[in-house]
Amino acid sequence: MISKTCGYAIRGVIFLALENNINKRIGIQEIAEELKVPQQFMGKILQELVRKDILKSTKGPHGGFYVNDSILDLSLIRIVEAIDGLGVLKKCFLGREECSSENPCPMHDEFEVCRSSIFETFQSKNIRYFVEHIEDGTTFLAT
Amino acid sequence: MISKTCGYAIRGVIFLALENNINKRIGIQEIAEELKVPQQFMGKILQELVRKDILKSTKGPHGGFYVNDSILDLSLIRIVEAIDGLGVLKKCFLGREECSSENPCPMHDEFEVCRSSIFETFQSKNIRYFVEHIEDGTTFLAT
DNA sequence: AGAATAAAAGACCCTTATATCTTTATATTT
DNA sequence: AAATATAAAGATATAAGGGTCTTTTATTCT
Ligand code: FES
Ligand code: FES
Repeated sequence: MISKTCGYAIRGVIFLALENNINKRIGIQEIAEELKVPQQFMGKILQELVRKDILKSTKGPHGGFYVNDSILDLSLIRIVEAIDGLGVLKKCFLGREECSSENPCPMHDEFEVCRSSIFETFQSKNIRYFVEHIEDGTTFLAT
Repeated sequence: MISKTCGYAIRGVIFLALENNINKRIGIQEIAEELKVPQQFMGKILQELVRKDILKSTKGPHGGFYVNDSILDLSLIRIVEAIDGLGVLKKCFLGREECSSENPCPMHDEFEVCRSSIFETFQSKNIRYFVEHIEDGTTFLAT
């Protein structure tokens, strides 16, 4: 559905939003350890998000990645867009060249329900929503 | 969700199972043209399905791939199992090592609904079901 | 039997996803 | 100013997925 890279990105952003205590930077090492993801690979992904203006970072001692408060209002779809592109949510389930309701494949109707509910969540829920669920212990970022 | 390869496999099997095709050999060239998929690649996939006893084939003139009536009772999950393995339907949406309801990631609950509905369809619907929908023109195999 | 046909089989290639390593630039501390 | 710590940037590595090509084998037709 979405790439593994994109899943890492989403978890990374939520993690940073969670720890967001006024300009607190978090090193890539800590992030990777907390989320149980490959450190260097996570570094590259977060760099990409910095380039796309979703995160900030500073070099040097006590440097690291961070976000400002506005991150809480960001909808998840922006992260998917930055990493995978929106096309990832428009592909035919059975690998046909096109996906359309006018010329649906055998799985289209069923898949469309799932896909649009996921899309709707990505679009309507912001980072704040996910942060709250982590904070009250109903969901978790690491396995 | 499932691989492109697996989508091709499903479409190939349904194509071979269409009423007027049962017990008739169909060359890989015709199959590939009808479904608009790469011929040689489709050949490899169908060969794999022959090895897994889902299809039959014969070489030589008028040879090709074919199925017998029993294919109509096969549930789609068997094809997914043969090509991708059942694990493909158990991965965490956000790329964590494990997916579980006890320790759910932020997208787990929502994704679980989708995934289990897809899984349920794969398991409960047989090829006959899909063939009927193709035959009455409500769904289509090729774009 | 020999020629023609068509899939099987396996080697090979390209692209993308995933991951790591090395070098460079920058900020902080001394 | 020099040393040090740390992330950025970019090159490289690895694996998997997706796809092509060539040779072999089996079947049918003449
Ligand atoms: S046509 Fe296949 S999922 Fe839409
Ligand atoms: S834990 Fe992420 S989808 Fe189940």
